[in-house]
Amino acid sequence: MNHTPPEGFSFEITSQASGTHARTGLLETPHGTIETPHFIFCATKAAIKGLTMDQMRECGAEIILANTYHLFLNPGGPFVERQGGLHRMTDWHGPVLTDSGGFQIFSLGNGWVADEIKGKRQHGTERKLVEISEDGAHFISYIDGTRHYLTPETSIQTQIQLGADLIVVLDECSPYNVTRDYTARSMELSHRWEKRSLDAYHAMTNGKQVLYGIVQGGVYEDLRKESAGFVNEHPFFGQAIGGCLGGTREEMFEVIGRASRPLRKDRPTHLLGIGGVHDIWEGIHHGIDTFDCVHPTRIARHGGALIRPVEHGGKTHLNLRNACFKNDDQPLDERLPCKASREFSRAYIHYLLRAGEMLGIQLLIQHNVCFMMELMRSVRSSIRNDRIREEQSLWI
RNA sequence: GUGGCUGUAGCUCAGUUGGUUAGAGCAUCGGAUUGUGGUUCCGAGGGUCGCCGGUUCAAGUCCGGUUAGCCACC
Repeated sequence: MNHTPPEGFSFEITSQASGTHARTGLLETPHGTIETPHFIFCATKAAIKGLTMDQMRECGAEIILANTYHLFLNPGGPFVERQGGLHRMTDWHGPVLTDSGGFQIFSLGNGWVADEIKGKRQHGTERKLVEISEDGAHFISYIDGTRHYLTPETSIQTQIQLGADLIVVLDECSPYNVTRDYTARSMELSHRWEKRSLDAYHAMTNGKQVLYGIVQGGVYEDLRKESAGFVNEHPFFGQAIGGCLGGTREEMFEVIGRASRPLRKDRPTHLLGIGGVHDIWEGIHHGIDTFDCVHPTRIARHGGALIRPVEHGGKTHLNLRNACFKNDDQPLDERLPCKASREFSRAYIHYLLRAGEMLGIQLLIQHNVCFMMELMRSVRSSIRNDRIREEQSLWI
């Protein structure tokens, strides 16, 4: 089924590399057009941790992501709506994607985050924070213990209240250590939820956003094919690869292949939650147009500066807290355009981190944002010039 | 001079009526982090228990001496 997007939205493929599915494109939204492949930075709670949106723009960021689950709990969709929507509230006037909250159903329901709570609050509080039924997911708020209910309809409603340009269906993400049967049932539930998400979208949208479907099916080739078929046949603007991607990087690449191969090629394809340098060079071959990941900003908060692995024996980042940087007067990377990368010594950043000064983390976040944008520029030009291998060898 | 208190990891301290290989936090060194719960999680190194002697099968722990610091009194 084809989908005529509202005014201001389009996706156009502008070049195609040979012998691979890698392509460049233009993803148009009413808040701006981004060149793809592109990386989306995570402003989960409607803020990039540590930076203003002006600083994000200075570092070259063009699109950000916010999370429905977190904003649903606090401060709530109606609050953001009263603030004039995410764009006005955050002073980010470029494109915004919101994730649906599906991953939180997975992570909160499987003790991934619950373990952290356990660690923080001693023991005895290991109750499940999420219970899933056909209709939706019951949550116990991690913030204050109050009960909440998220359904495909309330997720879409919330995303429309938030005012994102690109919104995503609510899905259920199955864990790794489950049977094929479990994964199949979970996928079928996701498909029913996706249909309800589409209905809710058509009933509620004000024409200011477009909807992405999600491919589920875990690591199983036949389920991925079935799920891709489902997404292909429904009138989504874009499509995202979600669900369990396996246990190792090698398996993840295989699963991305299984999920992307049967997908139609005329829609923008997003890979949810993945964003390492190796992953991006691999992902583009499968026709991935957009990536999002907390890694660049999270690793910065722990003292990590992204680097080109090929120049550092395969390491993907430097831990600036390490003692070897105490007297290292080099900048992080002189080739990058931002001041954080070229005007401050590693020794100074090392000192700031050790001294507990938040500027150290802020500089690292800026550097990592610049680094990712430089990487994506390199990726795009390599596809356009049809010399991916050569360009890739400068990175990994 | 007399009396009291204290002395255990780089720092601040736990250590039961004597009982395995003396612990913690911080600090140090390193690792992790992929649809974000914001100084997180994991691991490692590091001690002649001030010093000497005694009692005991066994002493960080009990006894004597000694030394250093602090406090009080003469």
